[in-house]
Amino acid sequence: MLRIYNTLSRKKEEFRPVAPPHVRFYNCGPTVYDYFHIGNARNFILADLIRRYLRYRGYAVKFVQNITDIDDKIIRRANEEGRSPADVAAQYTQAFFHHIAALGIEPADVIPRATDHIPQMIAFIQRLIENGMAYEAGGDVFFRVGRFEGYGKLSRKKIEDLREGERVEVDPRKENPLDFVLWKAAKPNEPKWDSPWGPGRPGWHIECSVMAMTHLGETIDIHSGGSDLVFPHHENEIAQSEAATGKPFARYWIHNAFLNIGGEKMSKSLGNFVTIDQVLGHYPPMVVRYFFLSAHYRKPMDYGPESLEESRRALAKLVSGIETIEKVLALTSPEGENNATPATADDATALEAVRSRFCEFMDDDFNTPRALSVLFDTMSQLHEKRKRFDHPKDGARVRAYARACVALLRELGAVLGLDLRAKGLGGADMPVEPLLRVLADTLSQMQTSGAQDLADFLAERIARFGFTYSAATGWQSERPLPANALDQLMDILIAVRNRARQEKKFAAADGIRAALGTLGIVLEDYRAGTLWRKE
RNA sequence: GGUGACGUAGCCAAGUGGCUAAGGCGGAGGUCUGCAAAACCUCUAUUCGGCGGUUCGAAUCCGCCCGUCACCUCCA
Repeated sequence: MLRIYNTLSRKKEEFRPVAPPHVRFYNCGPTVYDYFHIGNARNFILADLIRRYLRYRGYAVKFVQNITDIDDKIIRRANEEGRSPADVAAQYTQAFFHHIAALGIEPADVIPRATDHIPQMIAFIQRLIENGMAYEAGGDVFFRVGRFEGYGKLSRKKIEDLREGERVEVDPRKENPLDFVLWKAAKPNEPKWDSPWGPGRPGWHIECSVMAMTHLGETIDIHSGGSDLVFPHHENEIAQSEAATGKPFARYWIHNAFLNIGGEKMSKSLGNFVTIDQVLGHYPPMVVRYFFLSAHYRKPMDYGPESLEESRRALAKLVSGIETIEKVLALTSPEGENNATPATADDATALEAVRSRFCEFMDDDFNTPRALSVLFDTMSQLHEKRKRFDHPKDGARVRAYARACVALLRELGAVLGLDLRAKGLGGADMPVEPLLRVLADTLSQMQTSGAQDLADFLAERIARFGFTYSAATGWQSERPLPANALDQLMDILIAVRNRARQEKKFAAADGIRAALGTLGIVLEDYRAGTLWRKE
């Protein structure tokens, strides 16, 4: 049973959607006036995670994430840059899609834009005016907070406390300082839409209520966002929505904690932010994702290069661990064997235990740190079993179990949005030329050091590859380098090195490894064969 | 001023009343190896910011104190 911490009750509650298996899920999306920063990414990644996990648990999720494409900041930016607000919004909307795709975040099922919902918003505001919950004043329309009984129930604020803390200048047209704007009269040179109260544009809070209801109905199951939205944004959404419909607006409110930097909240207004663009310039997207998964979403975390670096190493353990297991599996399996079904009841039980532990932790308010610990434990078990892949009696069983385990690890990784298949850790493609040089050096080395049989062996392999080499003429060939030249050249080097090892010519063997080492290539010798990887 | 969150090993981070305080990074030693690498094994918090209290029993509940942060204003 999935339990979710609900900001409304400040408790973990059993998750019961209105109409299972359907889940209606709304997330406050970006205001598109700039690139989002790494702190904002926490919200988007959390929403993506919730969606993936609900889906994994068999729910049919309809996920809506809005784009706020009209607002003060967009207008300000447009004015500063001498272009239209629509132009600014279009640019950063596109950037948003680009960046979430880079982070492996799936686009929402519905991505409504505020400017496409103006008529619905006007109708909604009218409804509030009609039932006395809102009033017009000089072209603006305000929500009458005093008339809504539950005001403050989400943020646990008392109206009296709020008045004391008032720090903004109060608009004299407001009946109550807490009243918030639903419709803003247009100032000169601002984008505007016609309305019963004159030309203007919607207030921020009304957008989300209307878009959520338009696409998900009057009561939605989950509404999520950053914890700074609890007040006033989500409080106001609840007020206006429930005042209009008389029904609960959202059943579960999920809020993520912030990403701090230097101990302080990362924010646009403080100017201490790092854009997603900058981060992705330094770290692979999966590392960024792992970084967020490594802490619980309701706990503040601190951004820093050291943390990202640590995430990179931890994730590499999973990714390269799986890679190693698979390669050793390939080395030790008879031709054509690819059975990935546990062969014994015990194996099947062990495998299911992994999945159920993972789910148990995710069920507990999306406890990703514990979910990750399951992956690491499983990885360790696999490495242990690796030693028995070539066991004469038991090998086939162990290999089948290992294949099933690898598949499961990938499956669970995908639930977290981690792609454990891709190298994805920044290991850039390598040019072939340096490798050719190593090959050439190795050949001359062997010739001059009198290891003629090794030199002949190497030359023969090079010839079979379709090339010849001599110090005088360099590389010669009838044909261009094939696409998999890198792998083929590595095979040749590994073959000659292993021959050297067999003949106990360790100096030659170690020379090859050292030369490859300068290219960042590491060799690993297993009983069944030699693997290489690029660091 | 009001409200809320957090403080667990060298670092990151789970755990919120009861088996030996997850997992990761880093570090030390060992096994395997011709040497390596990878991996595995062992060790790295007798104790959870401090002080009291409740309880048979507390990192976990309560009180006070110290420290850090956030919300009350646009903000993920």
